[in-house]
This record gives sequence, structure tokens and C-alpha cells, in this order.
Amino acid sequence: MFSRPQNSLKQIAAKLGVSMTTVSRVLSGQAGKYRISEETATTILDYARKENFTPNPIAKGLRLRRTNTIGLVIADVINPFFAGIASEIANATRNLGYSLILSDSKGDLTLEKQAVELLWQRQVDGMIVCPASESFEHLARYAKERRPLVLVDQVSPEIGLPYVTSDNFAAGKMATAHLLEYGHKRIACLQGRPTTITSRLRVQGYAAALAGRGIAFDPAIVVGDSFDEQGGYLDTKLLLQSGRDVTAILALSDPLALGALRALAEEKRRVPEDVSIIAFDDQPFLAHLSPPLTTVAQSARAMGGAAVKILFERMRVADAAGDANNAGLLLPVSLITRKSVHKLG
Amino acid sequence: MFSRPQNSLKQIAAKLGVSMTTVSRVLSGQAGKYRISEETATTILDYARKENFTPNPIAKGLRLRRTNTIGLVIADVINPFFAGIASEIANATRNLGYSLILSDSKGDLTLEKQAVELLWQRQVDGMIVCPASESFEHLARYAKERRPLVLVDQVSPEIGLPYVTSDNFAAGKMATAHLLEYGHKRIACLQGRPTTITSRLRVQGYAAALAGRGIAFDPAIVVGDSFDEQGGYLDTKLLLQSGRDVTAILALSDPLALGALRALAEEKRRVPEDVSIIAFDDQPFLAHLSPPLTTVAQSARAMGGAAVKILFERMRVADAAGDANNAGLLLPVSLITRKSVHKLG
DNA sequence: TTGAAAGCGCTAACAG
DNA sequence: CTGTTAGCGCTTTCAA
Repeated sequence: MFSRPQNSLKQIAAKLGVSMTTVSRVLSGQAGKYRISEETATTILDYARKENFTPNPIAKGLRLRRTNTIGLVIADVINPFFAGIASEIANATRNLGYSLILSDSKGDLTLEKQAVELLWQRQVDGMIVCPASESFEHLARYAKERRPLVLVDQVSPEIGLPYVTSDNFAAGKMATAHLLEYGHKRIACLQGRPTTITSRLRVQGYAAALAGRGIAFDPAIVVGDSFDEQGGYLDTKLLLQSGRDVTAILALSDPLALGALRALAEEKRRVPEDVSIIAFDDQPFLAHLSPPLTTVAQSARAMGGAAVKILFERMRVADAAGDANNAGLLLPVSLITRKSVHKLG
Repeated sequence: MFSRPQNSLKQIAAKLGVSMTTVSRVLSGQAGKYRISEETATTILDYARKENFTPNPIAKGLRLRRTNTIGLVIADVINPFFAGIASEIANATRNLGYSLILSDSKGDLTLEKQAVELLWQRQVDGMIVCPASESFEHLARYAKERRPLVLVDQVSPEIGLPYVTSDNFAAGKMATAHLLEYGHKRIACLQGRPTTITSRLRVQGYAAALAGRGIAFDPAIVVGDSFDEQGGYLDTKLLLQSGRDVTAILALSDPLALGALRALAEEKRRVPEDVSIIAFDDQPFLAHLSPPLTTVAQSARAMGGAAVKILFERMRVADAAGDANNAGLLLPVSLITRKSVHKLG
């Protein structure tokens, strides 16, 4: 089919008058180990170089039962946060000599399950998944099977799989504390999908900060059920029209904050004079809004990088009697202060 | 290594008392063709279903010389435009039963070359690449070898490879014409990397629109050499401080527009009253800036989808005496009018 | 209607 | 220092 005929160990061996074995050994850097003569080795190496030959990874994979391939299933590559994770993972795995098979689950649990199964079938040596939803029990069996699999972002410590995520509790608490310091007492929270682990933890952090100041948690101003712009718009609108007297809004995602901004503008509330706002996930454009938005930043790159590190450690000790010390990593978050929080009183 | 022992055709055959061959045929839907008895077929199918068995794709790949795998090399997954393309490609290929091997070239030509080579080595059945730079001559040989490879975004018709990109010339012309209609005559252009095909075509469109109105092309106000925010900031700053009297800026990317906005704010020019601005690539947040930015939208999703269609067509006719009618696709762009263009006079 | 056997390209015992 | 051989899991002649 292609005009460039793939040549093989066998062909090279024939042409050079040596055995396949020798060629194989030289090409896989085992010349030293088998004490193959300098001369033979260079002949082979030169020829391979000239012909631009590399052993067929498919055949290798079949024989070795390892494919030098990592699977990544991600909820939604368009989302810049996930894109950041994916980018970092792509680079890190490449640098380690692995190829990346990417699967986008579109936030759909069924697709996610299929993707994971397909990837194992494809014999990936390891896998990273950003669970699409709040349920990842379907992944539990892989923990038992001791497969190299690490969870990112949406995680559950109980499931017995290594993971890396941000310290979402601290994030919620930190943002709320900031608002509190600036004199806010009525702080609404746009919570995103409440069944989501990240949402729950952030809201818990929010509640903890409030409790620290002796302020009651008011369920009426903790609202929302999606992480997107539309949700932020709608819930802010409802909140404002309900006449609840909030002086600040904590939006648990960037799109949520965008939606809130739109609602606020429509309702003629100035930001931050009338209503302060803090966003989550520091996308570059936040600095360019008016006003520039104060936000809680989590590092997608750090998450991706850490996931790869943990995964490869797992792969290394996979067959060793690894005692599966469950590497769970909680990455720190930081508050980026800009101009969307107003000092009260 | 894993507790779940992969079972194989051989094992199934043994357990069921039939031959591997039969199992293989049934499982690959060839039961009819070989007139295998209803009974045998269902037995095998049931067992496979129960055991959740799927033939090892690696072995299959080795035997069949086709891996059901597509390669994608992309300049930068974090860039939302490329992320959109990647997302669409991921979904489309998945729906067609293919897995996607992703490689991020980081906009680096060397990495891109390596990625492409590695992917062919990995025996991908087809490949899509978004060239990182203005040079893609290194891809020319694949055209000669008649490999299924399609270029996206940054393309060159002469190279003999099928491609899909936006109508960049029309895009530049359309945006400029809009400005012209609104009475602008001194229109600066933040051109991004000028060696880039997309930049060149858009600037040509800009020039054409100007020429259509008998306005001279002034090289002094067509500036810049990168597509990022920093570049937009710097070049706008210089432009303003040089005292050139521009009334509008055409920014050939979103980040460029963001940078321009920052510079404009610093220099106390109001948008759009003092200076109008049009951006490129419609990112969701553009609607949330103040003012909401008018922009030229190109559909990343459409590009990804089209690329996959063309690729699979190519793959289908790869060995047929395909007359290689060079499918080059120019996707239409559209102008999204918001509030950043002021009517003059 | 079914099976035996060869072989895809590679590596790893085992044997010198 | 080098080679022979078996076999990874699959599909496909060829033969029955």
C-alpha cells in the first residue's frame, strides 16, 4: 500500500549476513550485555540509521506485553482546565518515550466506561483518567487488579486508586476567608454540580470559613447545579430577583463567574462596588475582564505532571510486591487577588 | 501481572471444543460467510459476551497491518482553537471505531517531525496534522508515498496533501470591509507571525479590502511577529506611542486583541469610542469583555470534522488506484458583530 | 461446515 | 560472541 516497504529485522539480518537475534540485540542497546563485536554492532547500527529503521512497535508490543503507550480519558478537552492537564500529560509522557492514546468522554459516564475498557484492551501500560462524574465506582475493580491507573481532579480516596487533585476544601475556605476579611458577611455561593466531589469540598471549605467567624450557613444562598455560564447567569439572576441581600458571590468556576457577571450587569449592580465576586480556575482572560477578577488558581499543569509521575512509579512497581501505598496527592491552590473584591464598611 | 488473565482465541477454542479459526470467524462477524452452524456461533458469541472478550488489537494489528488507530499531531492543545479541533477529531474518530494517538508538538518543528515519524512507526492507519510552523516541506514525501495524511489550519495547497482550513483571505477581507463600512480609514493590523500562512492570507485579505476602497496599504501600521497577548500589548503600545493616527485595530488572534485592550487601557484610549477593534477566533469570553468584542469566527469543530471525513475517504481509497483528487477544503468564516466597532463620522 | 498450519515482526531461552 | 527456535494472539490460505 505504501511505496516505502517496511523492512524488518529479518531483512536486515539477511542483508548483513547475521542473525535476527543479533540485530535485535544491537538495536535494543544490548550489544554490550551480549558482548557483540564492535564491528558487527556498528555495521548494524549504521545500516539501521541509514535505512531509518526502528523495530515495529506492534510486534514488539505483542511479544513484550507492553506497548509503551499510556491512555488518557478526559472529561472534555475543550475545557481549558482539562486541556491544561492533557497538555502536560502529553508532554511528560512523550519525554518518557511513551505515546498517548486520548479519549474524550464528553462528561458522559457511559462513554467514560467504554473508553477505559477499550484502552485496557488496547494494552496500554498505564492510564490516567479524569472522571466525568461523581461516580467512579466502576473503576474500583482496577484497583483490585492492581492496574496502573491514576485519577485526576475528580477523585475519591476511598476507592483505593492513587490520585491527584487540588485541595478543594482549602480553596473554598481561602476564598471565603478573603471575602470575610474584606467585611463581607452575606456571601452567596454558585456551587456548580453539587453532587460533584470538587463542589462538595469547596462548599465545605466555604462553610468552614463561615463557621470560623460564627456566621450561619444559609442554604438559600448556596445555589446552582451546573458549572457552565448559563447556570451562573440563571442562578445569579434568581438570587438577585429573590431580593436576598448578598454582598459577594463565590463562583466555583470561571464560566459561572462569567454568567454571574452578565446577570449582575443586567440587574444594574456594579462589580465590585455593589457585589464582589471571586472566580475559580485562573484562565488568562480573567485578568482582562472589567473588573479583573480575583480568583482561586489551581495548576492544571502541576496536576498533569504529578499524575504522570505517580503513574510511572506505579508502573515501575506493578509486579514487584508493591504494597500499594496509596499515593494521594493534594495540590495547593492560591488566591490571585485582582479587582473584583470590594472592601466593606 | 494483572489478576484478570487475558484470555485468547486459543483458550476459548479449547474451552468450547472448537478450533481457533472458528472462534475467530464468528467473532469477526464472518459466521455467515463461512456458513458456521447457528449453534456453534451462538455458543461462541455467548461465551465471548459473558467473558467480555475482545480479540487482542495488538495481535490483530500485527497480522492485519492495520491498527484501527489515527494519529493527531497538534501545535498546542492548550490553545482553545486547537483544543476545539482536537475535541472534534477525538469524537469523530471514536465514533468510527478508531483510537486516537495524540502528540503535542508545542509549536516546535523538530518535535513535530519526530511526532509524525513516530506515529507512522506505530502503524497508525491515518494521520491528521496541524503544522506547527510555516514549513511543512518535510511532509511532502508522505504525499508521494500516498499515505493517508491530512493537513489542518496551517496548510499549503502546493504540497499535494489534502487539507482543510478556513478561508483566511476572506476572513481578513470581511473584517476590514466591516471597519471600512463604519467609516474607518486608518486601520492597523496586528498580524501575528507574518511568516505563517494564515497570517499572510489574512493580511492579503486586509490589503484587498483596502484596495477596494482605494486606500493605500501602509506597512507602518501592519505590525507584530507573534500571536500572543504579550505581542499584542507591545505592538499596540508602540503603535500608539509612535503617534500614528489609527482609528481601528484588526487583531489576528484573541490573545492579540486582549493585549491590545490592555495597551489601549493604559494609554487611556476608550474602546470603541477612540479606537475600534476586531478580534479573530471567537472564544466564549470575548462576549464578556467590556466592550464585548466583534470578531471573526472560524469553526474549529467544523475543521476537525471535515479533516476526519477527508482522512477516512483517503484511507478507503488508499490502495485503490485513487487518482488522488486533492481534496482541499476552504471553510467559510463569519463575522460576529458585538460592541467594539464604533461608527465614524 | 470446520480445522491445521503458516506467518505477521519481534524477543528470549537455550545452546553453542 | 552468535545463532536456532519457540511463541506472543491473531487471520487466512489450504485442505478436508
